[in-house]
Amino acid sequence: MKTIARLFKALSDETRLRILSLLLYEELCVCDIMAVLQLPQSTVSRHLAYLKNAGWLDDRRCGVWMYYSIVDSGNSLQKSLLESLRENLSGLEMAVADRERLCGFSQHNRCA
Amino acid sequence: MKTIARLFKALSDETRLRILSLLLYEELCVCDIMAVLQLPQSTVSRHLAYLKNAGWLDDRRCGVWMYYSIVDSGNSLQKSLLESLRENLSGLEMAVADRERLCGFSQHNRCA
DNA sequence: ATAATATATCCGCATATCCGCTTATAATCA
DNA sequence: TGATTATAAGCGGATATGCGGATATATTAT
Repeated sequence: MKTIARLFKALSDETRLRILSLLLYEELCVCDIMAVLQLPQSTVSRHLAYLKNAGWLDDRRCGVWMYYSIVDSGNSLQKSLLESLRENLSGLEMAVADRERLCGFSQHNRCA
Repeated sequence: MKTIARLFKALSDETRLRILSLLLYEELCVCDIMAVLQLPQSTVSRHLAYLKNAGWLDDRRCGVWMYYSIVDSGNSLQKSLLESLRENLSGLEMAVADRERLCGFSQHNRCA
């Protein structure tokens, strides 16, 4: 029960929901997320660490860049919740705005 | 986004998950929940209020008794999450133990 | 009205959580 | 090696959250 509560706790913050909402579609690095969300590096980094420690994200380093993605190997509750998030977050105003901002960046100056 | 975070926050506590797990099956009153979870009245009452304020529960008074149940009229995320909880909580050791304790009470001394 | 029962709310306490700035660490290049 | 870039982690501050005991409120019976 406590581990389930922990999974939900990771989702109970707006910034973290925004991050997860972006990562539903593709792997991203910290600087992309920073740019899109327009948040300080330390804030983004802390939230990414929280999501990773809670079991939602994997990370990999590529040179100076750290890429984060949603775990492949989640349990059935996680899979179920991700499906719920996909269906319910994608239409939200803020999520749409974030994704549009990401598209803008992908055409111009992304880190990789 | 904030309201979604709030829905998840309501689920990010073990006691509240246990309460919700019981209410997945039937409406219960505060004293039933207290007895099953073996928690003080103020603790149970506070958590029920939190779940209600977050949009997960309805309440109705019947004499001195307050009955709580899961909302019928939740949004699609809520419906989706409840489905996930149904599938994933019911087999958990603690949830099973709680339900068994509830069955024991239902055959002997329940408030109603 | 008083007493009893059920429950909501208050209270103080301890801990957790979020924030952004600062510092430490990792990787790369000259 | 030192400098630069990217990112993790530390720090202090403000706020939120969980706890259980005490008190307030609601309902019912006498």
